[in-house]
Amino acid sequence: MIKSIEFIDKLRSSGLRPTKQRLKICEVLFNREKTIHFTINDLAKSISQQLNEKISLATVYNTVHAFKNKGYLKEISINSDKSYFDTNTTIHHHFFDEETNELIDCQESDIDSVNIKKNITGKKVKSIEILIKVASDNQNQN
Amino acid sequence: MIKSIEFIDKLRSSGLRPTKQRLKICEVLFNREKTIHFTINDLAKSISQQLNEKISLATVYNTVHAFKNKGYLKEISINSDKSYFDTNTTIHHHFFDEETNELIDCQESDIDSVNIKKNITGKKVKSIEILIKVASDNQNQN
DNA sequence: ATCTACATTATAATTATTCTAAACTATTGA
DNA sequence: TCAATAGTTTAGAATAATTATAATGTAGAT
Repeated sequence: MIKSIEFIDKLRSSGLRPTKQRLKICEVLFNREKTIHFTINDLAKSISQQLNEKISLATVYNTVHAFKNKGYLKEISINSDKSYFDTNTTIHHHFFDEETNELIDCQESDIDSVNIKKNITGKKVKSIEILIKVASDNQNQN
Repeated sequence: MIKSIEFIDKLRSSGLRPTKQRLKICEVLFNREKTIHFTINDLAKSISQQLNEKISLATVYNTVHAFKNKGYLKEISINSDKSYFDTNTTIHHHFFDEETNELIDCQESDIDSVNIKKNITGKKVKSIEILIKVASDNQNQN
């Protein structure tokens, strides 16, 4: 159980004002045992259910993007009609179950190594994201 | 220069009727030296410019999805407001330049190997996609 | 306590994509 | 050859995700 005061400090230290809405979103996202994957819509639903209170959708978008920019959230690259976010900001990868649309963490240690021999001139690698799509044997290749 | 007859055969052999629209889209997509990355919008624009003719946007969507299902196109996983497709259907990966939004191929041979030690019970790996985000040194991490 | 810059909000606007139902056309086989 | 039919195309409506707007509210500084 993380105390609200800790979230206040966290926000303040990164230059974000600890507003009521941002603190509520912190509680929903970070006050839990395990990290989660979510969409904006999932989050908005959680807020109204768990906290029995409504935060404007625009605020949810703003806050999620602010948290992402501060490094408190990672956006996951899967092509979809909507964006997925992850409260696990460590380096890791994902399995994507094509049948259930479920995202499952794949720790870096579960992968042997990724060594990129080639690079783009004048550019620096900012992140390496691996998406492993899985399905039952009988499923068609994507 | 691939002849139209070849596209007709290709489509027919995969159970797609070689309609006027599909053949035009084949020309734009496959009648070129190098493979390309594109969005539906890019493609629609190319059609109206290169062929000076308009194909209904719904048809462009239908056709791209049909081609993807038949394995003539790959969809690329980058989270974005829109979907990206690739006429290069070999196993390969991508650099994504965060500054220019440009996608650049990264051949499998440019990467040392990806060996996944863990897997999801009852599921089979359908594809492994690696996205390497790059930017100038001074750019913020995503 | 007051000011000001930053936040929140409801709502409108925008954009990507899918749906619909009518018109059209490639293929089949009589 | 030609009609039947099953698959296609189409414009436009519908849906869904996201962003913009502009008015109101509020945290933090003076």
